[in-house]
Amino acid sequence: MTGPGEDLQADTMEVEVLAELFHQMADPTRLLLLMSMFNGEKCVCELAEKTDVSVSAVSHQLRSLRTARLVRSRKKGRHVFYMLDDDHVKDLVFKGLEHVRE
Amino acid sequence: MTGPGEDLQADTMEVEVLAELFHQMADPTRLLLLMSMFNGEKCVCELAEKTDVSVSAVSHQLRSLRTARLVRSRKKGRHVFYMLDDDHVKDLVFKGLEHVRE
DNA sequence: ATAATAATTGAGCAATTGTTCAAGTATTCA
DNA sequence: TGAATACTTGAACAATTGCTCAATTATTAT
Repeated sequence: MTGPGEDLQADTMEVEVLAELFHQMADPTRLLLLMSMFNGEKCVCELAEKTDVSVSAVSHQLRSLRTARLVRSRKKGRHVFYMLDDDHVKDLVFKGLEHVRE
Repeated sequence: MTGPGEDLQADTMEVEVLAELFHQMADPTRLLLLMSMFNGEKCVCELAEKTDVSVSAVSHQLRSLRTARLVRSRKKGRHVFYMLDDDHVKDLVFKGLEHVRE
């Protein structure tokens, strides 16, 4: 029996999807990219500067994040702006920081 | 400026520690191991049965989880019982499931 | 002591990862 | 039009991952 208020009947499929979500947040570069979008959309060159990673590498990681539906993008002129797809990711990062900071 | 109630001044070091936390939860086997401990400690053979992975593989993963301080272990006779080190991990999994379930 | 059970450990291996590099597309500016 | 800027893409590469297998330790039972 699971405790009260706990809905934990996750099947194999769901565990795999959940693992994939955490996987996206499990790399320092991707995590920093996500955190950089906390106060609004950022273009690729801004993100590359913030993370101190090449534009190409950032683009590859953003693609991964977008495929996993953690971020969305919007094109404006020659810039592409990336933003969080929803606020769940933000919540997860804050919960994670709580744990890390003890 | 970060929004109200948001304490996000994470340095490089902290981001790496946080990424490592998510990394531990980013594998289906390890995630299932953690979830299997939600209602109390389990011995290695029980965990191996639940995850349908060899005892050896489970032991390797538990070592990884223990090193990262997500779980603790206790020896009783020839059995070794593993349990969550604290409830933050549980919170993170539930928050993650919220996101996955939309 | 011997055998059986529970778990750990290290080597080895295929699969996956995150990066760089070079070439490409798309948009703006002169 | 041609050059410059912003970004994407695919190949290639070293590094890491999660597993299996065989050997080992530790505890209990006969």
